[in-house]
Amino acid sequence: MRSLTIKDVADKAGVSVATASRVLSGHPSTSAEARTAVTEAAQELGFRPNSQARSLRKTTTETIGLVLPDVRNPFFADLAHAIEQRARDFKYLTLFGNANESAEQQDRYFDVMLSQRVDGLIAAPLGDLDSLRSILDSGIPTVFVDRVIADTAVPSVTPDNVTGIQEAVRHLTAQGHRRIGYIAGPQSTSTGRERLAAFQDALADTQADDDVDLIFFGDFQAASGAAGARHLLELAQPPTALLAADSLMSIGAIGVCNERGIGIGTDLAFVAYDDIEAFTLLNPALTVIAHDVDAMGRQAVEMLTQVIAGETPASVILPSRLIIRGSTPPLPGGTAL
Amino acid sequence: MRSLTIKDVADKAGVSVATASRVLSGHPSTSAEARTAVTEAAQELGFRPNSQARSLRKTTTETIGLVLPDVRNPFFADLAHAIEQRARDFKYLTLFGNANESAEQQDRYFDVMLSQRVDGLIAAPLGDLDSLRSILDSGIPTVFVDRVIADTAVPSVTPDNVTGIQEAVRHLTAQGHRRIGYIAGPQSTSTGRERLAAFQDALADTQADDDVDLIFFGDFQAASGAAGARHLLELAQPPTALLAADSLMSIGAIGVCNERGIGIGTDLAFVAYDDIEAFTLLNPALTVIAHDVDAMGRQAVEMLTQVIAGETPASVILPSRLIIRGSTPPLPGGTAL
DNA sequence: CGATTCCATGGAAACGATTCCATAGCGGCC
DNA sequence: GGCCGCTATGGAATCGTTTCCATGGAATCG
Repeated sequence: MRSLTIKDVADKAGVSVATASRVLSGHPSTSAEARTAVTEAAQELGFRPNSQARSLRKTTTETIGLVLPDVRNPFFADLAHAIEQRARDFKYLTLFGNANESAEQQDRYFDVMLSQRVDGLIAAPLGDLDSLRSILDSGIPTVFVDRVIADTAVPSVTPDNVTGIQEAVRHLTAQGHRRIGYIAGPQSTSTGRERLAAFQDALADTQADDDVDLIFFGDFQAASGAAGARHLLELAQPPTALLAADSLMSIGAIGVCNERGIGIGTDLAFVAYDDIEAFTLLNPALTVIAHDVDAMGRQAVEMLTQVIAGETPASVILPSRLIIRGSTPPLPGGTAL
Repeated sequence: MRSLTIKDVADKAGVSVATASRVLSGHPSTSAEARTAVTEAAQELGFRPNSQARSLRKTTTETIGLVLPDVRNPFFADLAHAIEQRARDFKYLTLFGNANESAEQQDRYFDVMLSQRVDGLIAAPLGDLDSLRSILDSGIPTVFVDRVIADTAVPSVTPDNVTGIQEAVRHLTAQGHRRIGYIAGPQSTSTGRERLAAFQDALADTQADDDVDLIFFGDFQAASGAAGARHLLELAQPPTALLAADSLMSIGAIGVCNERGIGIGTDLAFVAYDDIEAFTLLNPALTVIAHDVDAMGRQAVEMLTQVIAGETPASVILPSRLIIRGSTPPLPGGTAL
């Protein structure tokens, strides 16, 4: 079964290949007759241009690559959705690769996407500068989203990892908490590092305990949140409030509390990072640090189009803020500061 | 900046383009010297073959397309992940398109993927036979997953939409429930239709009320689950148990219960379809109809490789079963059948 | 030792589109 | 009426790779 080419269309329409191509790609220099003949022939044959051939000749593919660490993390699912929708506005198709929080899989996706000659790349990178060297050297237009890599000139759009945490710590101490447990993200990511630093800085301004035991290092996945909750709740002096650096770890941690009959908002105050839809399952509702995922996705796409156009947009930091709900009531018996 | 081609590599290595190509694509007829010279040159220049040109010449792209209705639905996120991982084993890169529950966007993705000449396609289709005509006519190897379209010969892997629902209805009536509300999926999808039919059939075997008012039609998204819960709870004779046809609608419905102070498992029994990680947020834990998403994804990829190889694998239905947890205790004051 | 096979190699065709270039036709203008 | 410019068109080059085919040399065999 030889595949259908533009030559078949041209033959059927009784014009040359060049004319057929012009009609199909909307070139102005075409007669009305040629237009109708070619369009009809293409329609009738069910012709679909081979985009390999097309983008070999033009040097653009009208696709952008998107490499994120984990589809199953609702934050990234929302982000992927936002990016995809905005990219559509610019006629880009988004090829989505899921790195599965593995530097190796990430690099393989980068490699394949460079081979596919995507017009640009949006990534929430993991790993260090060295492993990303080949991307940066390739000169492909790139924007980082959510996470960044130190010492690169790549424009990025990231959440404010400080304000929300600061507000959360202030809020918790104002509610009377002195022992606040923190389930941190992996320190190999900028978000993991910045949020932890913000937590520690914020703590230093309060009278709350600054105890290394209260910090548990997770990996942004649910299982590590569960492990963190177990560890923290079994301390000799367990925390009265918990703060987790992303939504999946929060889910894991809260799952453990449910198993143990520890009531969120009654026996233990809880603040989660990211305001995802699933949190509406909770009663009382969860106090969260929220940021605008849609805006982040849109911004990233817009910046990428600028990079593709040869400009060098400035990096953007999007605000995050604390939304106080029922999971952080005043600590019974605690004293406000 | 002219891009780096295999000719540059060949020149640097002092061999012909043909030899360079053979070395790089692992053709056996190459001398040891040629191999080292070419490999070194390629390495040194940072050469990345243009896969447009490659797949123009070969007729294979080593990519498969995946079109799913909604990334933000955890079930599909898990499914996408499973498919992607299994596809990797077969050296396929998965290009993922999110149709956003819109037939128009779905068709656009199909179109682009056919243009990109993906080697095969996995889809959870929406719409009817007509809108999919062009895919089926194109002859591209295709497998349907989760959902099917009536009257097509496309092999599919779907969940058993009957057993789990049957068990759920029996369980609920055994717990004393007579009024069971059902939040159905869209009737434009096979899963929506089959699950509703299963629910109605199961109900007919019991003494429970078979009241059309107890059925609400949603669209598999959270907002419609919320609308369904509102509608059902405001009936003159509200249900004492609720069954929702997917996880997102369950999240929406439970959110409404939380707002209204209706306790899941205490004031209202609840059964959800799909056992997703976020449900661990709930206390008491949710009774769910579970099926093996990983198996579904793996199976779909394996079937697709068979279709690509020219075989015609039989469609597969994967089992689903009820997992009874705390959200469906015996109805206080109700009488078991 | 000559004939045959085998292997590594290079030149060139091929994949299917776009686009450069040359040309023909036609209307307008001096 | 001749020239200019504009538009629509077709032929051919082009994009970067793989692969067919021909070739020459080495190895094998009778």
